[in-house]
Amino acid sequence: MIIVITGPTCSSKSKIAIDIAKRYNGEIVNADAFQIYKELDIGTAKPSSYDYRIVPHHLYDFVLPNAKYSIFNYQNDARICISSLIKKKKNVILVGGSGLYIKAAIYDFKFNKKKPVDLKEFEKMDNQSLHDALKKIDQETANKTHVNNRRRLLRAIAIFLENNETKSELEKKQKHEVIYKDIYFFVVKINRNELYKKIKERAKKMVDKGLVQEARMLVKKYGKDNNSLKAIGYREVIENPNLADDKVLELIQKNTCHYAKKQLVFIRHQYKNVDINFVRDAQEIIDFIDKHESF
RNA sequence: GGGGGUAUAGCCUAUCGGUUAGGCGCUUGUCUGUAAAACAAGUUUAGAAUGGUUCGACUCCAUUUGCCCCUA
Repeated sequence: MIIVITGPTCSSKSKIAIDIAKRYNGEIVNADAFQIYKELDIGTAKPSSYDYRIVPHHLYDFVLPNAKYSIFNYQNDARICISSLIKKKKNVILVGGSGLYIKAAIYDFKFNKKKPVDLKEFEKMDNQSLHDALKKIDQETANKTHVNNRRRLLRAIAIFLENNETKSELEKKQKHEVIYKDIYFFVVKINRNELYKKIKERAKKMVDKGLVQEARMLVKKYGKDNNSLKAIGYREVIENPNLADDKVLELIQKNTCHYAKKQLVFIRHQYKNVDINFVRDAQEIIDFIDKHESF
């Protein structure tokens, strides 16, 4: 079986996952967009080396900070990983807070092959012209995409140029359903104020442990134009090189709370055609699964 | 003690003798190759206090209070 555990950042997902893995002969697969990176140790709240020894963890700490890694790579890696665990008769515990990554892993998302295309002409356009250009290519996607969202407009145009198939056509070929049958989906529920408090405490601990130094070291080693360094905790340090540590901490705390809030929105609306079960701790997951597996 | 400046929403910053202030925050939402990303919608009827000038004052004047700067 596959057990998905998601929820906002700092809601003890990783800890719960370990308990569940131990209980059900499972192994843990990461669904977090930044815990995949090596060397981003303090700011991403990765499991500890002790955790790794208790239960096998997959797709953590394996991508170089200067590598390009996208949802496409993740989907491949996650699917391969899940299949091999199923073959080994292991239960899969998919844990993480990156909603899109979870969707790509368990839904029938399909990505076409990416080919080099020339977007220079489009990149020069203003937002309105870009939106008009997409309208000519893919009316449906244009209607769904806000004029100001250049990134999405450009990507939708690129999708068409790459394979001569529009984004809306590509999506119509999908059923938008979960591809695994034996799956449980849990969201860790936590009171919002309590969560914000925990986030602030954790951020403080991270800065005390040397997050600022780690961020500066990574910039020096790899340059600042890497996706990995857009992570909260690193971005704030890099964008404000002259800011005092306590001000940087405040920024990190604020942005992490924002992030948690956005995750909650994603959870509320984006997981279609699955039963979402809200739980507070590992025990509630165990109770739920035991009840359902006994039939 | 003397002189000067300042007071605008939870915070920061404008403007103006008569009209919707803006940003941050907060709330809600969109989401298929940067997703800890990108983008959108909503939100508090603010003018330190008192008095005056005026048809009309957040804006001009006076006093008081708080804060900041200079000075013996």
